[in-house]
Amino acid sequence: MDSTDLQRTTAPMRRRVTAAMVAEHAGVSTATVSLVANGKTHGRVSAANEAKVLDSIRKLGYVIDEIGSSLSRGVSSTVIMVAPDISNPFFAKVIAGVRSALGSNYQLLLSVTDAGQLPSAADTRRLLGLRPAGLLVDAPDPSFLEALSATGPLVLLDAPGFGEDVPAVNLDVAQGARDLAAHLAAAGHTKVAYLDGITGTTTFELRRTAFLKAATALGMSVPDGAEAATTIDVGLAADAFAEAWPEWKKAGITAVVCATDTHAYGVLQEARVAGISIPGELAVTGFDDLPYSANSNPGLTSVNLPAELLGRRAAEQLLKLINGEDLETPLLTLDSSLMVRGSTAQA
Amino acid sequence: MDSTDLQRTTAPMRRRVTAAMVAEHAGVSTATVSLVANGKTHGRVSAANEAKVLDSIRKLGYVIDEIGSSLSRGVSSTVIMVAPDISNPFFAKVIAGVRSALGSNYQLLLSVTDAGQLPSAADTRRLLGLRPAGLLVDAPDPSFLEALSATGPLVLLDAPGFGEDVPAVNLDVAQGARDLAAHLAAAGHTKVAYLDGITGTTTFELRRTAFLKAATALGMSVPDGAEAATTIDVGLAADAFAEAWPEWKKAGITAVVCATDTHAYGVLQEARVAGISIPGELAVTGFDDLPYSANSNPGLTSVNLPAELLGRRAAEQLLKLINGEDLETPLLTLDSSLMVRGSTAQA
DNA sequence: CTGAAAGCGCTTACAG
DNA sequence: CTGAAAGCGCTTACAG
Repeated sequence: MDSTDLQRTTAPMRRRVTAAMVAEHAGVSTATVSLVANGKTHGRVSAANEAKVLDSIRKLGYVIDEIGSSLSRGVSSTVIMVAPDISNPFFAKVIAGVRSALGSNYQLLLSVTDAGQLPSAADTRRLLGLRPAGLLVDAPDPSFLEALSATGPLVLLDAPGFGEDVPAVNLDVAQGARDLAAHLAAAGHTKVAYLDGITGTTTFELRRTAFLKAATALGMSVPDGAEAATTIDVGLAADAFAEAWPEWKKAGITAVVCATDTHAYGVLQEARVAGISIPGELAVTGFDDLPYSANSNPGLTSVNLPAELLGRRAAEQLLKLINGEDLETPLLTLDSSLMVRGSTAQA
Repeated sequence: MDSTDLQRTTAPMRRRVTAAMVAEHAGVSTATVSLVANGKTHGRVSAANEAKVLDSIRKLGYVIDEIGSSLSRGVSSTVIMVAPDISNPFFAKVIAGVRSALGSNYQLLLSVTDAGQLPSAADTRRLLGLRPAGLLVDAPDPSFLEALSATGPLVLLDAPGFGEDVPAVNLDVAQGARDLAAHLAAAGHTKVAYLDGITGTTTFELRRTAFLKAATALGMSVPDGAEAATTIDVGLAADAFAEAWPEWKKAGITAVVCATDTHAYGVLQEARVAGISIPGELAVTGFDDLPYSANSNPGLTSVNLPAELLGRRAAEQLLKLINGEDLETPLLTLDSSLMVRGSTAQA
């Protein structure tokens, strides 16, 4: 409703409104302006002065300068999130969760590396030069973490195996992997292939390990040579599958478990091209349960991971740390579940 | 290779290394440290002093403090990108392009609103409080733009109809829309429905207008009541289509043109549920050509928009503005093209 | 309750 | 080529 006001107050060539200008306008000191602007008036600013300052702030269109404020306070109000691959829709959901929990008091700065890459030491230093209020690191690399040690509030996401040292929100990928193995075993599969991701993040290792363990326990096996790995890319996954399939077929493979839905899309695509019947000749599964998995043909059986919740919980934990609170539960684990669809329907 | 070094220099409890500390270590003034750290030594710092400072910087692990630097320079090295919906894979690609052009000299701060929402005036002010080096605004709203007026380097993305006032990189959506209309006309369609997006961004208006115009010219029509609109969401699009289809069918509709691929996924999904044969009974098309459109079943005919390039070009233009250069071509337009797939195959 | 003043870390005329 | 000093805009003890 005040959009026309705003347009006027931010007319071209207008100089930035500073606390000093507000102070002069209100007839008080900049200290008082700061107190009022930050809502720290209780017992420190008279009601009369508060009203005057509030009025001046509105009239002049004053906004606290983040830079000056940050320098003075020693930290910025920026939360930096380090994520390995923003093009993965899974991360988009994680980020949405982070944003919703962070609200408008903190700015979210996304530090994204290229697919499959880890942030360099130089990148890290530069990030810390921004004096973030807190750090969120998704699917971290251990060496990267050491470089960040003791720099302030830090919460990891999807970082299994980092012990109790650092607060983290993890996904119980293992449960979903076990359900997946049980589902495939029940459908009569005995030889399965595994198409892995290769960002080198622990989550892929965990998915693979948990599945292989459960599969073995259920009498299934991944024969020698029935493993492949690509970055998270439909096309590359399709290529890898195309190359491997003749041999896999010979080895009696009847199911391909993919580390991500994106990999699985590649397999589905190539299978269609190659005339491989899904799920009749080959069952295909993924992890992540991306939105499109319900819409592929056939629908993709996938381990659902609660991406949005992951982001939300991590940001909530971080907010507590920033506020100096202790975390009752520094290590959170969120459930995963298996979504069964047409790509593994019983024959 | 220096990761172990880094770990040591960032050991717990270590105080931040300041330019003053470097100056003392090197036996020079902070002015000299600043010059060296910023690579502005030519003709201003002796080779001997430069070497000494460089050595001290390395030994102490000094990094310029962004906050102090920004306050002093009056601007930060942050580029803020305002985008309406990060969960749309299209934007993920745009962002990737921006990042690749920006390099490591500028931090990319994503300001994302919730799906279908525009940034509020308060959001805008807060953004400007960060003193960005430049602003990238994707699919802007005119009123939002006015609030930003004259605040520094600014480049719009996908902002048709803003005239010559502001530098922008646009997509020639109209060309793709015309190709699409021609394709449908050639396949014999005469009555088509239009499923629109409702973020209120001009790009959707343009897609719709361009298509309708070309369709009309080719003898096709969109009957009364054969238009619907939802936010960019598979489920909502599916619902809207489910509700509208009985009537559309009665009206003789044989094709649904969707404003985004995401909308089209919803139509495909609902069509499968409802047993509508695609493309036999109904042809379906989208805009964006998302990665999954090649993999849906049937494959989705879609107008390809060069998302990554859009981001890259916009960031390149912004960089020029930041460096005080003039833009030879303040208005860039990138080509679109039609990708024909199974969802519109000839009957 | 209030304001003068110091200080956050840097950059940049300015004088030498 | 070099350094002392002012200044960016804010916050926070501190003295009153």
